Amino acid sequence: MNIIIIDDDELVTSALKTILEASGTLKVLASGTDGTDAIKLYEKYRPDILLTDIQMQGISGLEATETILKKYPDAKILLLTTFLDDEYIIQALRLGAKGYILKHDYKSILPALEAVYSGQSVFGTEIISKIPELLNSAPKFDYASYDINERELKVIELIAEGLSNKEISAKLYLSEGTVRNYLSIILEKLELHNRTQLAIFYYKHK
Amino acid sequence: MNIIIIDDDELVTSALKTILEASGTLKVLASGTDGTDAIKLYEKYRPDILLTDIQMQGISGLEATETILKKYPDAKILLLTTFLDDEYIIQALRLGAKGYILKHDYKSILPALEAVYSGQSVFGTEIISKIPELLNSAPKFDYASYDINERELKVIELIAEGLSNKEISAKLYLSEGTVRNYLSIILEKLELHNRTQLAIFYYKHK
DNA sequence: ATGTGAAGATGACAAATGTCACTTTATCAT
DNA sequence: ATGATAAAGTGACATTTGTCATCTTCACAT
Repeated sequence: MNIIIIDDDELVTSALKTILEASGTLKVLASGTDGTDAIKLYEKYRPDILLTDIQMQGISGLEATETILKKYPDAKILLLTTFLDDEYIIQALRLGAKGYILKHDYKSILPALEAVYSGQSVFGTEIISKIPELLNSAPKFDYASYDINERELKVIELIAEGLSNKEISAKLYLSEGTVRNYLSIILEKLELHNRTQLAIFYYKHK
Repeated sequence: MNIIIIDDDELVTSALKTILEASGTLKVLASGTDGTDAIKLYEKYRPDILLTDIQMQGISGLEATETILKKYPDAKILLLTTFLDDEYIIQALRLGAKGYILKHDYKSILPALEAVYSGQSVFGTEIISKIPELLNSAPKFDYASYDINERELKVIELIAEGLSNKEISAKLYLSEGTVRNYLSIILEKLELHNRTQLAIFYYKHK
């Protein structure tokens, strides 16, 4: 198995090279320190797997991934990261990266490479367990932090079901005027301008 | 690494046992043919990994997974399947299974086991690439089938961005009245009653 | 050339929506 | 008992929204 390693920090690339090659089952064809290297080296060597950091100066690992996959859809790219970033995970999945693992998890990297080499996709378990919530509930909105109280939240939910003020007032045993007042306050707090925008906001942050 | 294999078909379990043990890196502690076996054997042997089929007589692999994970949250369970079933994938992810791979993909199973053993989650690549659409799986709406034309669709999109009729008319170089007429027609075709419901509809079917 | 139909515009109207300044009511801590 | 506070209501008002019936244009098929 031939791979290429890309990481901002040359200490990391050389350490990984040593550790991984010690197994005797793989060869590090080359290594680089940013997204530009990743693309250039991938095209030059066409490795079985590209092992790359995400956060780097200039072109990021994700951008490089996108560029490479556009040209070589079968490319196997395994992303390394030092921390969990929700945005990146989803993007990586969408782009078609074959894996996403924590770089400090040394003992996992080789098995991950083997699995990817054999055609699987590998993700840190913490990451997989987050996928459902990440995709369903995109960056979930914290209404409390905008001083939206219980009652107001209920109004928001009903508006997001498409109910009119009259219907909402009936359901909540309030007068229609009160519901209007609530809505007015909600819109101000959320810096929106009408109920439709509120419903949209609700679904986008659900 | 100690594992247990569960599959409806004893030919499969014995074949897998032979193949996997040939590697010399793992031991098959026991094997069974249904979900009940899975639970019983897991509790008895507490293997590093439970490798189990999904579709089986009686208790399915998924049900067994749920039961086992409830009692042993750290259990590492790798699901085997002969075909891709959307429902199962999502359920497996939600339950917290550590992987989901095709059982006929012999050469992938050992690397997958190694990766799971080292703490990763492994999924067939075809499966990962399906996750986003599966989770967003609101059957996409075919506006054309409701006689919504190009122009009307554009209006729908702008309403779904929260614009007022006036803003829409400016953007589309139409008079405000015309936009109102379009909206009126759209609502009738879609059997909705106001723009907010339309925006909601749009996002629910997006 | 003619008329048929689609796209767009108008104007009138009722209803719903959103904003604001106040008032009422109930609760609760002092 | 008395303020303070929060929840709910009122009424007035300007806008926006949605519906409808009725034009005007304009392309284009016959």
